[in-house]
Amino acid sequence: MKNETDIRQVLWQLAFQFKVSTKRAVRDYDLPLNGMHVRLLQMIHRHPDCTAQQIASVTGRDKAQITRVVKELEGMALITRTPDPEDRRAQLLALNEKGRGLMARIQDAEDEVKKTLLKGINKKDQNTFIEIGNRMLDNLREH
Amino acid sequence: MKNETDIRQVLWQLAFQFKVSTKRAVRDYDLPLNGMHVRLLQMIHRHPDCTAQQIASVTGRDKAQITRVVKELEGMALITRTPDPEDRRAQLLALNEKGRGLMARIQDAEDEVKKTLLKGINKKDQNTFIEIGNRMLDNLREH
DNA sequence: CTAATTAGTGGACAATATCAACCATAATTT
DNA sequence: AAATTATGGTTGATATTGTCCACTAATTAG
Repeated sequence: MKNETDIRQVLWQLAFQFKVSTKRAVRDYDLPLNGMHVRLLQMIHRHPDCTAQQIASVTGRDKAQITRVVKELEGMALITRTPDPEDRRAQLLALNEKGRGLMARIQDAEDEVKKTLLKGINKKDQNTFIEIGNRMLDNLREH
Repeated sequence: MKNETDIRQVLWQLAFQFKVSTKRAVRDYDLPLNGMHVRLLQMIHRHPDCTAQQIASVTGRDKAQITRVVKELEGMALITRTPDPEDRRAQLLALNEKGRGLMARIQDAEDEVKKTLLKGINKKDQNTFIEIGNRMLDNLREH
């Protein structure tokens, strides 16, 4: 029962398997987080003082969903929300001490997955893959 | 707010955007199907007389989930389930006439998405992408 | 100033995923 | 052959993720 010849299958499977592996890795580290928690923590870590709206637009997710996850993260005391002095509607998101500590452990967990994922694939091929993937993303987003 | 340098982001985004595009295309064709319906119809189309268990194992999904979607598809009169003569626990899945008709329209919808996705990406790069993607999948699955 | 946008919230709900218990059949062991 | 174990499928319960809509408050545009 082979399945790998179609790009749809590859994308679908890859995303799913990657998600499963990451989830398992995170759980093995006893981190009480679900997938979205992890994603948003990464986002906020990468883009300190970003807003919920920016995250929503970059990821393509519904802003309501972002709001909820952000609130959960705040409830877990992992991030802080400070009003944007330039726009009192917006709130700047940032990891706090505890959030940064957790983030470090998430990195460890995800780095393991990444190491597994990329085993035997040389740097050049990795870059090619990412480059082509980004072109595909641009295509979909333009549309 | 750039984001595209990490392979995790690429995979996550690509799968999500692709899913969104496909969903929209399917809806534009007025097909009363959700994502899983579409996937399973494709699976069954590709592998006539497969069993629920095979689908579960190939896709990595929980078999309970497969059971439910299969039942919905049967409820919509798109597929047939016939007992496997060789193993009376198992049931062979196949598209019926109506299912095949719908499948043709799904193909049209997805082909449009695929065309968008792959615009400006030559055949060689496409194959490279798929080939590298499959190696990554193998890596994850071995694990 | 008024009108249109934008950031974020909340409710309701659909879709997808996970886990465990269970039944019937099949395969294996002894 | 009987007992045990494994497998295909089903069901219930629940968690997670995604979507749509209406709404408030603040900002920006005309």
